[in-house]
Amino acid sequence: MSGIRAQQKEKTRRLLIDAALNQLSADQSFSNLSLREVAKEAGLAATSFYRHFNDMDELGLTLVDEAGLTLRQLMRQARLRIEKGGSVIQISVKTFMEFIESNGNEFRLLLRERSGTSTEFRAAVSREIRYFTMELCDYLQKANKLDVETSYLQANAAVTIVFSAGAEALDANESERQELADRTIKQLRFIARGAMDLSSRSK
Amino acid sequence: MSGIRAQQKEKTRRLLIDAALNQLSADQSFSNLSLREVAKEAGLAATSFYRHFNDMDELGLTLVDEAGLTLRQLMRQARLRIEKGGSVIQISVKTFMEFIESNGNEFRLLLRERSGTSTEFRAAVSREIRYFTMELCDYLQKANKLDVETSYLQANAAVTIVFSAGAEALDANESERQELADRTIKQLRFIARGAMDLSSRSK
DNA sequence: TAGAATAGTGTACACGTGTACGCTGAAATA
DNA sequence: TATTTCAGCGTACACGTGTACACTATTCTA
Repeated sequence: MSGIRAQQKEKTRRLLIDAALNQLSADQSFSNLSLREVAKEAGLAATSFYRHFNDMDELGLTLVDEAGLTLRQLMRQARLRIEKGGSVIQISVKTFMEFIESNGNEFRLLLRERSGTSTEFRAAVSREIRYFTMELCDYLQKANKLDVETSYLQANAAVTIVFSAGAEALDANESERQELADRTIKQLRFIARGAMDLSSRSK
Repeated sequence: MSGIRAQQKEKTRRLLIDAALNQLSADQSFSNLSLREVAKEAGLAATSFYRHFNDMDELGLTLVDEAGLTLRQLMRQARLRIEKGGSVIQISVKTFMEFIESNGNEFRLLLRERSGTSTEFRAAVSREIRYFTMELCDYLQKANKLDVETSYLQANAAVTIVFSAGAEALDANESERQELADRTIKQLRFIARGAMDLSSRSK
């Protein structure tokens, strides 16, 4: 039951997904993409699009899912690097910045649709960010032996800071990015220190 | 030289600006607005739009400027409240949340265009945020006697956290907003504490 | 092997868009 | 007062959009 047909279908589905991803850029957001253009870039007739997605939104939500997945895989990578020794914060920020550099369009998608026009998109993005935050929260809880609330607050703040830095990085050149990374690292240290202090204080 | 004509022109210009602002919502971003619809809402023929703006972008940039202005006026208000006594952080967050509640559409505009499709818009928004950050930076520097770098890092991080909380507040109900405000206050305390600590440490 | 299912095609349509153009009436100017 | 200026109007156009529909060719199924 391999299914020559199903196989081919999956293949052109990917073509559509990749076409959409390729058309995203600093100057073009997902909502500006037209079904026709995406189909064209994928080498399909416009109407063939419907054999794979009900509408552009369905494609878009798929993209959001994939971007979130990429993000989580990335952080697993970062954890591996950390185990080999090195500053947790430094390595995390560096890894994230590398993600921005090589997956700019995926990140742009998350960034834009987070405050976009569709409730469904906003929900999807904030779900992905929540996953991301939760994983960090678990890590902090174990590594620093903090209570749940404090480590959640820290994780949430850290993710916010890092995402914001990522957004700035998109428009920045090499040296600006370096400076940005340094700033971000310091700010994450503020948060970590504050969390430690104010948590032990409440005991 | 009052100019009946100039006066009338200014009046319908305002009509256009307000019409655009009114059409912004959770479901409609500025880039989705059409010149025709805005003119219609203002009670004008579509082509009359051009008597006031060269294109929709020009109107949009005007809106961004006004939103930034509102934001800064807001913080002056907050400072007055603070002088009457009370926690700096608490009052600032509360004031900001009130802004979100009564100027949701202006805030949405800033939020969306910050990562939007137009370089000019992105620049305009980040300029407004920079002003906002700088004012906070000055304040922190004087109030806490910190060095420039540390107070800038703190201001920058604080603004990021508060904006992010504001974005979440847009989709939240009353009780969620309260919880959100509490979280934000704690996170700002983390940052403040961390900044104090790590600044004195380096002396 | 005959018939059903279906991925992909091309045509056609109604719709909303920005904007060029010429016109009108009232305000400004000389 | 005679002339110029100009905010606002309506028409008209070309363009890109989503998608309904009928058709073809190939794979799947019984």
